[in-house]
Amino acid sequence: MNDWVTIVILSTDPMRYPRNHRANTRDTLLRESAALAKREGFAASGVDALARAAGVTSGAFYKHFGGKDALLSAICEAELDATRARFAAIEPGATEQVLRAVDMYLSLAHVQNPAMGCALPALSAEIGRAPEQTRLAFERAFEELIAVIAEKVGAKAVGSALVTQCVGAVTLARALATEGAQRELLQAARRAARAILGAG
Amino acid sequence: MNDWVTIVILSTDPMRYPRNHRANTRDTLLRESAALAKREGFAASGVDALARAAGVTSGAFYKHFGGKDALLSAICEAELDATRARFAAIEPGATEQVLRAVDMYLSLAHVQNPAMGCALPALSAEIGRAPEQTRLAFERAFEELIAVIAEKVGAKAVGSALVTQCVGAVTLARALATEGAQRELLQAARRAARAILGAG
DNA sequence: GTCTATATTCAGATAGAC
DNA sequence: GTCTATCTGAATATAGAC
Repeated sequence: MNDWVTIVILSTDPMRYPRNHRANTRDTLLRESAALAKREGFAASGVDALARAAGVTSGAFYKHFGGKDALLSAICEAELDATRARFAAIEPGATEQVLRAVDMYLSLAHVQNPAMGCALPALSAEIGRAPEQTRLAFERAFEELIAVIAEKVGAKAVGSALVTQCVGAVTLARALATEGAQRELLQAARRAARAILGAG
Repeated sequence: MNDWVTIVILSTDPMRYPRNHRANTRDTLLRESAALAKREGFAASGVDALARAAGVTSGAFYKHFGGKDALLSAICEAELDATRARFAAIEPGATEQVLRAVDMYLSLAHVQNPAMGCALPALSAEIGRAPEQTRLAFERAFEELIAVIAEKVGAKAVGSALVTQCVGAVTLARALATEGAQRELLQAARRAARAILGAG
């Protein structure tokens, strides 16, 4: 029995799962574990729970990711790519379109639905404590996001400041207990976003 | 044996620890567990580790706090009171003093030393997932902090926006891998802080 | 007032059946 | 490719000695 025979046996093994099953499972795992991590926290979510959110077990999880750290790196890339895609359609210099996107970001709906929201307010603090490899993956994806936003607002520093303002406001609003206090904080952030754009 | 007798026995029991030992232990527990939580994350820090940071065991910890949740509430109040105290000395309307404080906050030193830094970038995301009682404690202390800052900058909305900008910038800078990217983000936030103050 | 020891649950990760 | 079962260590919390 040599390697060639082994390869033939593997490639002629009856297909027990549909084509692309592996890729689909990985995508679902990425999407659903990200949603759970954003809602409950990444450290607070066990591998069993992250896998079950995608309808599989931890045994399957470890066939797709090396471990929790590797998952967090993958989540960084996938989530920030998704956030970036939302800004990609805006025309450069279209300030009102940028402000509409900012107002959506700084909404009570976003504050109250972390699972469907941006990864930055939900996961940045944990990413700051993650291994360097994860932070490198984050930095790459973050810089791409900032580059796209910079195109729209004209300057990288303005794009960065807009993002830090938005992320800080959503993060702090979620820590507040009452809707009234949340609304007030978001309102102040919306005004600040306009000041930042105006000073660009 | 009645209650009165019990009270006498307790109050005449030989003192095995110095006066104020209990209060001192509680203060140390609060201070050192907060530092550990800011550095490693609150959820990621076990009760044993939080207690050991203060030089005691988890057995002693539970004589001072009902549990982890109660500790987080206490940390919110103590830490935000400390942050508030740093702004209390600034004179109302002294914009340069405010900007000096903001520049310290938005420094690489602060980004690289979470244990000695502000609790907001380190713990807000986890507070957002904590029980309502903890978020109520947070909201009370946060509103007091904003009130003091509002005095200095003239308007509550300006104070709020300044805080969200600073917290977002430090949180995101910590998630970045390289010092260069961190410096650039902080620099953009410093400029934005001036725009926010100018627009007040 | 604090410690040691422990009960119980749950974490991340792996082996082998199918 | 996924599941079941399991190993090992660590989590929160409590009981009782001193």
